[in-house]
Amino acid sequence: MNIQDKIKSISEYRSIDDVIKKAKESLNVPFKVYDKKNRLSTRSKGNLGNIVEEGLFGYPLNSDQEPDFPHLGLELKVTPFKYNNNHQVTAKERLVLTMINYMEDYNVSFEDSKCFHKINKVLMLFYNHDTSLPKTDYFISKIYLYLFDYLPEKDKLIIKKDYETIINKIKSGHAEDISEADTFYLGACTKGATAASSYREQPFSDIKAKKRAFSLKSSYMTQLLRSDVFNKNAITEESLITDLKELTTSTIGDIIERKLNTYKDKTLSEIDKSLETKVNRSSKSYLRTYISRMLKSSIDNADNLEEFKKANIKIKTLRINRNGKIRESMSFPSFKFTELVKQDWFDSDLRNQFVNEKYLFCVFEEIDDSKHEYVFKNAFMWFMPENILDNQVKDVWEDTKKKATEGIRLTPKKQQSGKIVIENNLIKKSDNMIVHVRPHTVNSYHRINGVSYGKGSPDTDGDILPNGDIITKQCFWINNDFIINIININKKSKSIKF
DNA sequence: GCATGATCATGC
DNA sequence: GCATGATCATGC
Repeated sequence: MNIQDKIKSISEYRSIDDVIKKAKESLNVPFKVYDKKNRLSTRSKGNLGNIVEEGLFGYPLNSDQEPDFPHLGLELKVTPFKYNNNHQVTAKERLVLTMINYMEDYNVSFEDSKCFHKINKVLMLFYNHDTSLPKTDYFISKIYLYLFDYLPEKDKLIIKKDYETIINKIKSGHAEDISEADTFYLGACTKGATAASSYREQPFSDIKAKKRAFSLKSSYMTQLLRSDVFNKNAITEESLITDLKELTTSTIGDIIERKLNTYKDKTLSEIDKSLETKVNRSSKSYLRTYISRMLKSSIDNADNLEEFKKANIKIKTLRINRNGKIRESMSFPSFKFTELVKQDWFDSDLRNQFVNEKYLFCVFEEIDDSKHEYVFKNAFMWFMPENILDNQVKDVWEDTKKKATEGIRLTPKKQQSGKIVIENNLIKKSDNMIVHVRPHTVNSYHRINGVSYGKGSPDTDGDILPNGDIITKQCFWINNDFIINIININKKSKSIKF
């Protein structure tokens, strides 16, 4: 099809309604019906979108930075959702908008940018990525017209600010430091992650920067799905930011840090007093409750705040001992070895977790741990830098995968008390590799060569290994001495600033 | 009922 | 005093 034919085929659609009408024909129809060029037999990504463009709408593939229907200013996106373990609808991935052109984009305002033209009006066609079905039987089940003009004012400001954060990195000659987790709703995701060739030049530095694209984060898409697309019981979440003026000059992160740091150097008891509450400190999550109330006095769990969900911000509380060290390393959700061994690093759950999540580190210093009395020192946003992620963290992950595949050594050891603990040969904190692997359950449970150990249960506490043994569920931990470094570096950079 | 953030207890 | 395996308390 030549360009004239393309214009002809697209201009058949005279209005956005025409496009929606056509899109509705695809509801519940398996993709194989539209797969005219047999693309589903290949493994290339994104081909479901291509199939719909060709087979339903009748126009050829393109990777233009123009919207798919230029005369309507309308972009078409075919994108998957899934159901998580709690049976909640969840975006399977970020929504990629368009490539970042480091050499040109830096002097274009958000409103005039390629990015804006792609995000302004988007017809989103959602399909369920249901792994129990063959890909050819997937089908569109939701159609949603995303209009930037009609977004909540706050979301528009946050997205615009995110765009500026990314552009400012280019302007300052540090496009190589752009990270997806640096921004909140609009991200700069990598494209062609594995290839060393996927680097591009930038205007104000000789250092090559990774090829990246503007995208709506998967956490943002998840909230969009839950509150707007499925709209089952229009979730009304509490939100943190009410003063929109702040967002023209500050990021969400700035605002959160500022709010919390008004409590700098206050003891927990003093914070109780100034908030006119009394947090129950016997719970293991009492510091998190403090942070939640410091952010918004009416809430106990800031995880549920709208902005935290959309931006995938995770609160991490840190207690510093009197000797200046952190008592504990930092845990993450447990993983399944049978899943891990099937994955490749670049598509692994662990890598995705660190690329997609950002952390609000909240630092408390001990006064008297026996009374759970601490001083709040500061709070700051942190994310795992991609160069550490793809080197040191990757190494631990690869080691874990290798051992799981070849067989993890599990050794029962009888302690003096008579209790039996099971030693393993996974990466330990003492291996000094930034992260390590350790149990994460309610109780321990092992089954080695058919013999059971521990008071837990195989189903809830155990995780089956490729060789049939069962190990107590494990997770990746960030070493506490790596974290104390981050805290100290943050302290220094802040003190230089002032 | 279980996942998760967080912390405990033992032995070296 | 710390590393490691084990475990607690909460909320969905």
